[in-house]
Amino acid sequence: MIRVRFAPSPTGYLHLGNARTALFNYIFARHENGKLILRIEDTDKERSKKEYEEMLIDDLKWLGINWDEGPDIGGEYGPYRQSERTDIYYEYIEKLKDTGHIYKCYCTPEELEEERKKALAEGRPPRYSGKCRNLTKEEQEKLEKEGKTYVWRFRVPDDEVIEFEDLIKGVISINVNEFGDFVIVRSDGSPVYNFVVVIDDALMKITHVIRGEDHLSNTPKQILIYRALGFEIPKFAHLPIILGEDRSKLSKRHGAVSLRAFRDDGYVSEAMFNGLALLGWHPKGDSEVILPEEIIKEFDIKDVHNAPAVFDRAKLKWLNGVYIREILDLDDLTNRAIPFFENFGYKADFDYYKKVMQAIRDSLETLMDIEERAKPFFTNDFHYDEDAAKWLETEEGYKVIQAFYEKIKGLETITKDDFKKITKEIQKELKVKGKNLFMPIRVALTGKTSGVDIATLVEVIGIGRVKHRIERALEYFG
RNA sequence: GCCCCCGUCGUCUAGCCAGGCCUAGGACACCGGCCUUUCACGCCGGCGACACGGGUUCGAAUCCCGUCGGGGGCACCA
Repeated sequence: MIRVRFAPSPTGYLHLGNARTALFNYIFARHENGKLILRIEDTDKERSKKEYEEMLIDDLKWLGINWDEGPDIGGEYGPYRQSERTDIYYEYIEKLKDTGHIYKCYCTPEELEEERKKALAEGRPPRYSGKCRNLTKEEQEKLEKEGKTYVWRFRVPDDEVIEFEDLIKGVISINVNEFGDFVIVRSDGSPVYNFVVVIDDALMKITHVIRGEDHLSNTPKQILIYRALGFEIPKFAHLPIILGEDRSKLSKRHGAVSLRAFRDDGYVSEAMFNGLALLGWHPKGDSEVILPEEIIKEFDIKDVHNAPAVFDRAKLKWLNGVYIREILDLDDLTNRAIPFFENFGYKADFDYYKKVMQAIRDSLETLMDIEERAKPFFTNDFHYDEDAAKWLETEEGYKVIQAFYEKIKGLETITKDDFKKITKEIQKELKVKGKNLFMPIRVALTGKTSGVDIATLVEVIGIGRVKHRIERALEYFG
């Protein structure tokens, strides 16, 4: 049974990069009929907040990701919050003490900083010197009597090359001399990330660790710990990093990069799912529009591209448009659009919203675009744009809406076909056609020279509002 | 600085592992046209890349080496 995990730290909104990592874990798990585990890495008390965890879960679910074990649903390998696993960590720290894999180090941060600087200046890799490595019991006791605090460091073998096969990048080999003895337990007694992640992954029986490439250089340290504890080493897959336009790691500096921001900006989850999957992975065929379930079917971790990818906002926007105008079911789309309508102050019932969506969906890229495109369906007291007003400031234009008003003023209802019939008649009677015929009506009805099909608009808003707007224009331009 | 990863159109990528099917395919963006009462949608077309230099080979985007370039990492953060 394949078991993978997504292990975010709840320090803010779910970032696009993390969302992509979560997504690939999910897709892989489902493709392989394995399990996805959600684990919350909340050991950084300074930055972790409970409400962030809830937001994280909410975002993940919105994206369409679900998991088989996690803090919200439990599971047989819990607890799934690192803050609730401290006893477990101490147990394994004891084991490492017993086997002599870790030792006490009394160096102060200041001393270490000093060494770092010196090493850097001399062009050596800045790693721990091993000063406290072979302290005797007596020396340790003496230092502790002086009130010195200590950390526990892992005893790294000398000059050994750690080699592992990455499912995406191939064989990776790193010499342990690059990092030297690293800290496992802080001076306050709390264990460090590289240690707890190994304990958790091992105990939770994780078979494949799929994570961002920024963890690549941590991997040998973790392998050392797996070995020291006699744990089976999982397979690793490091996803290429996502870059901003300036080719540096995507971050807040690059604008809105949280999943939540896209959701608020009117992106639909399937498009995000599709778009995020496209960052580093590509379907076999020519079409890049591919539904979540198809992605899961087609996905193979070996096909993931291994070069970092610049996040393509324009393409994601286009994709979102495709989902809005071609893929989503109209009722479903309408339901998702309702919060946006309401937010713009456009009030109506479901059936009306649905008609509006049917009329405008082809012109939307995001649900935010509803504000502009749906306006004529809700607002009677709009401004006439300067270039639009010109169509009614001419005698010909004014006559058109006069004629139009004559024909509709006695009506109780109006349909698309009625509208077409009426405009045909005006065309014959006044001998105006094309823009000269339709623009004056459009401007009288919307105040703009562009927008939805007017026949559709007329049918949806109904005769009352049509009359009202024509009367208003007649008066305004009369 | 050191280590690791990477390098195909502006961007995302297919092709690379098993060299010829590649005058390098697709998608977004951009430009032009068509459709049309407008905008948009849609359709058609165009622009546009194997980072560079050496090898290996009858033949290299594909294999090897080097250079250059980009990214990530070098914490008592995760």
